[in-house]
Amino acid sequence: MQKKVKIICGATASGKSAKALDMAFNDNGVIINADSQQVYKDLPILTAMPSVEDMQKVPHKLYAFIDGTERMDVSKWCEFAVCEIKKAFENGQQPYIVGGTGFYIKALTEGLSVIPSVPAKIRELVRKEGLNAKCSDLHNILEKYDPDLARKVAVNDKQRILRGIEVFRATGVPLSAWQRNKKIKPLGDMEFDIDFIDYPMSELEKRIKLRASLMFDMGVVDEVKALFNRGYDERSGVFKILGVKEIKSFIDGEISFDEVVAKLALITRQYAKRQRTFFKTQILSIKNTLIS
RNA sequence: GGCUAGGUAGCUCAGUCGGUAGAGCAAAGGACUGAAAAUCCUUGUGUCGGCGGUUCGAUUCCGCCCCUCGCCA
Repeated sequence: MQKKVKIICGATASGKSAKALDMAFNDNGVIINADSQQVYKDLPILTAMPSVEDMQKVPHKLYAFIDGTERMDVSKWCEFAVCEIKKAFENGQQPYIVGGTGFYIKALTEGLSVIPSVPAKIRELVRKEGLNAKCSDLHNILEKYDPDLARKVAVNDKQRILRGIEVFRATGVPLSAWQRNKKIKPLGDMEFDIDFIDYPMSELEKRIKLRASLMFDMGVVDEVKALFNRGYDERSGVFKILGVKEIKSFIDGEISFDEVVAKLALITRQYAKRQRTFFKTQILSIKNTLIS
């Protein structure tokens, strides 16, 4: 029988994990995380990680395995994921990629162009330069380095502008030229079976609200407090996890309890909407859309 | 009951020296090649509280009424 990687994706709070657990349990499966934030150790409640019991029922990989001070990115994640997928097949198990980071899933299934990694030093310098610079000035710099990219990237999209600048500084070649290279699929001709779990936004909103208040019952506030007590650099990846900022301002007494709960649900809902757009418009090979 | 300040977009409010109105947030849609739970783009008709009056024309000025906040009783 032809080997296939099964993928279960969907917006946050769509019940991916439960669905995957169910399928993998009956299928000698291994669940491999495709969520860019659940890879970090520090915030299991806030990132809605699967419970300890669930993780005992079926093997779970790539969850909570890197420190908050380290940084994940698509290509690193692809390497880890490929490694876990191969291991699973070697052990006669069925890999299930499960998560809400569409970009990771797109990269795994459709590939990325080969682009040399930018040395940390150059990245630091460029980001520092970008900190206080005006977007329009940065865009002008990009225009000189990489006119093709500058045309595509919005003047205010500082993050993408800086990416273009750092790649040119590091390699001497425009990012758009690297991107024109053929995309390399990390798993070659491997076939994928992608299930996209979708809900109407109104239904998703209900689930998100419920989950937000559940998180507070489970003690997210203490979890976030502990994170700040750890003395991480605030530029670390974990600080951009949804809700960290909001819960911090609750801890500092700037907003009330009801306000944080509502705020967390709100920003999660906005995130879910972005995810749905990505899955529906960017992931070309979705086989099944499961409206639950 | 009296006085005061208000009633304008789903919310908070700006504004119109009289020519039917616009910001922020929310919402909807979209983009996405190593930060992706990130980053960015597009989209604004609403009895301008109600009824009258003045006026060519009122959301704007005037009168009455209703409602809300605050103060005084």
